[in-house]
Formats: sequence, C-alpha cells, structure tokens
Amino acid sequence: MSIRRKRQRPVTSRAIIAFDLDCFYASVAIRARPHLKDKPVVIVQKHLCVTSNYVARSRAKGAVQKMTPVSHALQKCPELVCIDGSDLTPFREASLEVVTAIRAWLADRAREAAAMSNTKPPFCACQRLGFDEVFIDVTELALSEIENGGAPFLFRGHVFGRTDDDELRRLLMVASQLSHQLREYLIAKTQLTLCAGISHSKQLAKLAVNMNKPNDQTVFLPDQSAEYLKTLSPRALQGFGHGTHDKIITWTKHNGKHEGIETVADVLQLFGDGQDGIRRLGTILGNEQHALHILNLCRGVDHTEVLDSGDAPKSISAEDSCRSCTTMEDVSRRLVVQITRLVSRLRSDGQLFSRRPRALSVSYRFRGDGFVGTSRSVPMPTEIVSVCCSQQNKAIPKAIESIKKTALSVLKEHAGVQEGRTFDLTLLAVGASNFSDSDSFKGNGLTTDISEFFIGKAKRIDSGKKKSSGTLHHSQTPTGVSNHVQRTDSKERSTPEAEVRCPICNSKLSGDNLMQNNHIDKCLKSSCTKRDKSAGSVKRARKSLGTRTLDSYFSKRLQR
DNA sequence: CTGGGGTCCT
DNA sequence: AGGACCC
Repeated sequence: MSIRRKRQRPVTSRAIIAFDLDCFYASVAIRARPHLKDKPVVIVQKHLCVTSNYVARSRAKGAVQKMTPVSHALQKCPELVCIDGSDLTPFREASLEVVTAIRAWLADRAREAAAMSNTKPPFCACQRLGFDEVFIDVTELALSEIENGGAPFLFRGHVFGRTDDDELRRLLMVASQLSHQLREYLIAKTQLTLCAGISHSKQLAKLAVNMNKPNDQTVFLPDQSAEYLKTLSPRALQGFGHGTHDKIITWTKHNGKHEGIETVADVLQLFGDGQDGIRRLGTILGNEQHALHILNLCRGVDHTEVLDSGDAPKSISAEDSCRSCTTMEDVSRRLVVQITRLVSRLRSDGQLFSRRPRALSVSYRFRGDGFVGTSRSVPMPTEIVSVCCSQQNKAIPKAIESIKKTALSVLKEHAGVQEGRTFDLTLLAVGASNFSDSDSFKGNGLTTDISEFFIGKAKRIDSGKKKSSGTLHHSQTPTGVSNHVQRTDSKERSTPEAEVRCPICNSKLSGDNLMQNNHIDKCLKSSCTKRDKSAGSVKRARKSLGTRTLDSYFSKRLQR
C-alpha cells in the first residue's frame, strides 16, 4: 500500500492555509449553467435547500440558509431556481479538479524555490475536508522562499489580531502572499471563488477563513487568540461537536449548574483548572485524550497536523434516504439504483487508481431509529474485479446483480428485511472500502507515493493522445488525463463483441468501450435524477404557494 | 421534514 | 460495528 500521509516535522511555528470554496455546490452548478449567474439559485436534496448562491441569500434576506426546507425558501423567494443536487458527481469532480490544481500549483512553486536554493522541493501537505475545504501546510515552502530572498514584507488581504513574534509574522506574510497568488490562479483556472484563512494552526486558519466572505482572505495573528476564543460558542471549535456539547450540558444539569455553556469561557471555567479538569471532562466524555484536545482548543492551542489526504478516497458509498420503504419490491428497486451508482463510481476509481474494493458495506435505518443506522460489512463479490481492474463493461450487470444478491441477503439475515415481514426503512446505503491494488500495480518498485505513479502514467498516456471521455471533463492535470487507460491485457479486446446491455435502460450497447462508457454514464445520470423525490418536493412546494408554472430552468435541469 | 457524502478512533 | 467528528 502506498503512503498516503506525509508527516510534517514537529515545528514550533507553522504556516497553515485553510481554503473554503464559496457556496460550493451553487457555484459549481451555476458554472455549468452560465445563464443562471444572476438568478437566485438553491441546490436541493430531497425537500431541503443545502446551499444557495449569494443572489438567493440577499433576495431572501438571510432566510435561505443551509438546510432550510424548500417550501420555506420558496415562501421567502418565489422566483428561486431550484437545482437538484442529490447526485454529488459534479461536485465531487469539481472538488477533485480544485485540489488537483492546488497540488499542481504548489509543486510548481516548490520546484522554483528548489531551483533557486539548489535543494529538494519543499512538500506542502494538502488535506481535504468535505468537498469544499482544503488545509495546506505551506511552512516549508514559505521558509524556502524567505531564505531565497525577494519575498515581499507585506500581508495580502485582511489581517486580524497581532503578534510580537517577528519570525511568525514574516512566515505568515509570505503565506498570505502564497495564498493570494494561489487563489488568483484557482479562480482563473476553475472559475470558482474561494476564501482563505492563514495562521499558525489549523484551528485559527479555519476561524480566519470565515472572517471576510466571500472571495477574500484573512490572516489571523495569534497573540491574543485566547481572549478572542473565549467569546465564541464552543461549537465554533472544530472538534467540539454536538455530542461533546450534549454530554457537557447533561452533566451540568445533572450537577445543578444550570449556567450552561454559551461560550468557550464557560467551558474553561468548568474544566480549565489543570489536570483535575481534564480528568473530570475525560470522565464525562468517556475519553481523556479527547478532553485534553478540547481544552487545548479552548485555549487556542492546536498542534493538529495537516495530513495529506492523498488522491484516492478510502471509501466510496452511495445512499438514499426515503420517508418510507415497506416492501421488498421497493427495497430492491432502491438498492439497484444505489448499487448501480456505486459500481459506476468503482469503475472510474479502478481506472484512476488501479485498485478494487474488498469489502462491501450495507447500511440501513428503520423508521423510529432516529439518526443512527446500522451497517454490516461483508466481502465484496468478486465480480467487481473485472469491472474495476479489467474495465470490462459487459461485466457490469453481473457485478450489479451479484452485489444486489449479497446486499439483500445481508438485509435479510441481519435486519430481518424479507418477504412476509413488516418493516419500514428510511435509509439504504451501499459502500465499498478496504481497497487493494490490482496486480499490475504490484512489484513494480513504485511503492512510495501514488501521485508520482500517476504523473508518470499520465505522461505515457498523454503521448498516446487518447481523448478523455470519462467523468473528469474539467481536469487537464495528470490525474485527469489518466482517466482512460488502455489495457492490453483486457479480455474485451481479444474476444468478439458479445451482446452488452446497459444496466440501466437495458438497451443493447454497440461501439467500443469508450462509447459504452458514455452511454452508461448518461443513462445512469438520467435514471437517478428522474426518480429523485426532490422534483416532487419542489413541485408540491410551488403548488402550495399558488404558483402555477414550474420554473422552466428547473424542469429542464431535472431531465439531465 | 436531517442530504449525501466523507474521516478517524475505540 | 458503532460512534465521534467534518462538510
């Protein structure tokens, strides 16, 4: 297995950038539909608006926030353009496009710095958080540019706080220059805007990123960060989730301290008295390490490293939530949709990363279970191998069938979901994990870093000048170019074309692998959006408002 | 009316 | 396998 994380040296002073793409889903959707640029747009999943653009936010006067019901949003802003976002593929691709561009820019910049100082290029770890945030540790690159001289003695963008540490100030000045230039590059290259926060820890960088929005950046100089933090809600600290919040609240109520914990200062007052406080909080949380981490965060202390995410995800899953699913027919139908989406993504993943999953997880939730579901892991049916490693599209229906059979037996044996039993499911999900490299990847001496492997592979493929038709349309980077790998060992090339049917529409597929890929991709997309419930949700919401016509944009969009 | 994803730790 | 966290 390749190394997917690089440890930074234990430095006393670091320069960390937090990037956050502005209203990411909305921006990606509008980029693909330029005519919507000046319209109020929301991205809809089921009955919820998950993101909106700034036009919608100002038009609805702040009433269209994250996770507002579509009906509520339409009351505030009837002209809202709703775009279905239940298929994350375009957002996942755009996210990969951005992080790939970031890596490429940093590598270029590192090479330049290395050339000047005649040293090896400084490495910048990049860590993704969700699809729209990236942490970058630019310490080594910034230090290298300072040593080389010529880096301006000047901050770029907003500056918050102060510091007496001259070296840190210098480091963050250079980091703010890097951040600004990298942002300009990303905006020009991807047409997506983003904010940046720059500081000496992940925590403060992340707090800084939200200080000037959108499309701007802020340096957080940390000398008085502790005082600033005390005024915030503890929930603003990354790592202080609602579980932690609830446990502390429960404890305070149980112990007659009804003050609550409105601010970080409140938390420190309860547990900030040294070892004893750590132990008490550790008992409440059931984890002393976590307690220590939380209390450090409250004081502005965060030594968390930026861990490089690597290129390949560790798990891939497809899920579907529904209000009610009570028959085997319904289970089967929903399962097949999600499995088809999963297999399609595994096919692309196999092309990109020469690997296949060994574990299949099946997750489900019954009505009344609240938010927690159950998941079971079983060996991935071996039929997936020819889909991922040999890229045999005619093997797709068999793989889907086999995974469906396995998933149904898991549901039957572990959840009692079977014919003749009554049940009501509100969530069905299938996932793939525990990836193993395919044989062609082994024993070739390239065991260090997967990105190096792809850069080399991409060059070889690029010289063949095969046009990319995969799902990474925007990417012009090595990773994107390598999307379609010609495999001489594929049996599909040597055997005469057997009948291949589209697993979605069941029509006969002609043409080569490439054309089949295109058809399946297109068919998959339309099948998944057509049966999506958000269309009905928006229709109902509009109807209840008395608006007769569905926005023409919206109806068009849902067909795609 | 809580999406559709991900990560890591225990 | 579940539970915490993140978006």
